[in-house]
Order: sequence, then structure tokens, then C-alpha cells
Amino acid sequence: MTAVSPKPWPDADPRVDALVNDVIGRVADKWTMLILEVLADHGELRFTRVGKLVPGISQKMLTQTLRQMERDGLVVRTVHPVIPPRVEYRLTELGLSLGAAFCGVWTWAEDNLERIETARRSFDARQDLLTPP
Amino acid sequence: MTAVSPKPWPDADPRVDALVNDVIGRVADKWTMLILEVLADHGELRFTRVGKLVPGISQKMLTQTLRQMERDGLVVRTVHPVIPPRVEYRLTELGLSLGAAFCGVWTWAEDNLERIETARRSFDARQDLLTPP
DNA sequence: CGGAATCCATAACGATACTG
DNA sequence: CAGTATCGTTATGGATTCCG
Repeated sequence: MTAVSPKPWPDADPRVDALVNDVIGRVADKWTMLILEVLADHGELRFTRVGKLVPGISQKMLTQTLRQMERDGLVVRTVHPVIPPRVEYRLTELGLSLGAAFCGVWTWAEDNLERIETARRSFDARQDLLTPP
Repeated sequence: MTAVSPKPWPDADPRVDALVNDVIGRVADKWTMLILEVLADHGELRFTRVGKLVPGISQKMLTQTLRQMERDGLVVRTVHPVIPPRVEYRLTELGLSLGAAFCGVWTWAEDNLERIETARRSFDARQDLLTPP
């Protein structure tokens, strides 16, 4: 992590804001995060292996998400010109740093899972009181 | 942040994993993050005011996202029984802690915006080389 | 003012089939 | 094995209208 501004929320400039939001939108989706995790855990992996390590992902989304991540400079794709083909994926330094940044969110989610589920049940119970069919 | 496991990536249990992923999937979307930010910045806000502070959000998504956040215990919704109606939203302690956790991702995005854009341009340029119509 | 309800376009995704 | 291509479905989100 490089320099951090002193304010609790980093920026107010709407232009930077929009870009940051765009980046986050691309980076913070379900599959990207899961692939990020397995690559951070296992280092370099083959295409099929990544697919097996990410629970419910379809082959289409696997390809698509890996391409995006490659485009964004989060992973490097290495093609070994052999038959059958062998393609390895690993995180770049940028990808690793993103993993580190997201680590806080993962632990937050873990730490607060029950709190959230309790809140949901409570909320849903309140809703049911207002609509008893 | 409470106790953190020693490993670089927090968990390997597939069940917890799935739940965490679910929570992250809900919590890490575009609008939730933006609303989280404006509420963290401004404290308590009225419905319309939040809408104005979040750049391109539609009224539908504003309502929907705020409801979800309320259900998850991230915000509290206070209705003042006056006319015209006055409804205020503010972050709970849980919401604030999520904001703090996401701060790392925001600063990461800010710090690496240019790196990502450079990577994208480079990637796109490489692609164009392979398909010159 | 703060929504709820409806309609509609399109983007996202999964399943399937085919290829080098 | 590591994809690409196509199709059909579902989910998502904007625009609009109406209501207490």
C-alpha cells in the first residue's frame, strides 16, 4: 500500500470518484474475488484447475473473468506450446496487492456473518408481521 | 476488526466460504458501496439527498439498495411521521465497520487506477494486432 | 417527499456444441 | 486441454406512472 490521504474517506473529486467506482465495479464482482482468492492461495494454476477450485463457476465465466483480470493486469497468462495445451495463470504484483486490500473485507465478512444473518431474520420477521396472507 | 486467523487468506472451509462469498456478493456491488460512502461522509441523510449525492442512481435502485442495506443491518431507517414525509438514513456500527474495511480497497483502486488503465491499453493494443480488419 | 408498481430493454449467465 | 461460438433464459436496471 502506497501513500494514503488523511481523510477517513479518501476522495471527493467526482471525476476520480467515477473512475474509482468503475474500477471497483469491475474488480469487486463475485467471480473475480473468488479467482483472486484461489490464485492467491495456490500460486500458479492451470485453467481447468482454477475451474475446479472455484465452486460453481461455468467454463464461460471462468474464461471471461480470467480475460478481464488479465486485461486489468491482475493475472498473467502463460501458454506452453505443447499438446495438449497447457495454460497457466498466476497473480501479478498488482493482483496480489488487490488480494491484500480485499483481505480486510473478507475478514469483515467472516467476522460479521452472524450479525448480518441475525439482522436479516429480524428484518424479515418484521416484514411478515405487516403482510400475513 | 476482531480476531484474525494467521493465514494470508482467512478461510478454507467451503461452507463458511460460500456464506462469505454470498455476503460479499451482496455487499460489494456498485450502489451499495457508493451509498455507503456518502453516508459515511455526511452522516444522517434524507432519501432524496442520498439520491442527489450518488451520481447516476435511479430512484428504483436507491430504494432497493437502501432496503437491502437496512435488511443486512448496515443502515437504520428513521421515519418521521410528518407531512411531507421525512425519512432519514444513517449507517449502523456494522455499516461503519464495513466502510472502514472497504477503505483499503478504495485506496487501492485510487493508487492503482493508472496502472490498470495502462494495462488495459496495452492489452487492447495487443489484441488489435491480432485482428486488423 | 418517499416510495410502490409496472413495463421494457439489455446485460449477465448457464448449457451446449464445436475446434485446434 | 483450453478455449470459441451460439442459443435461450433469467436477472438487472432505467423510465414511467401512481399513491399516501
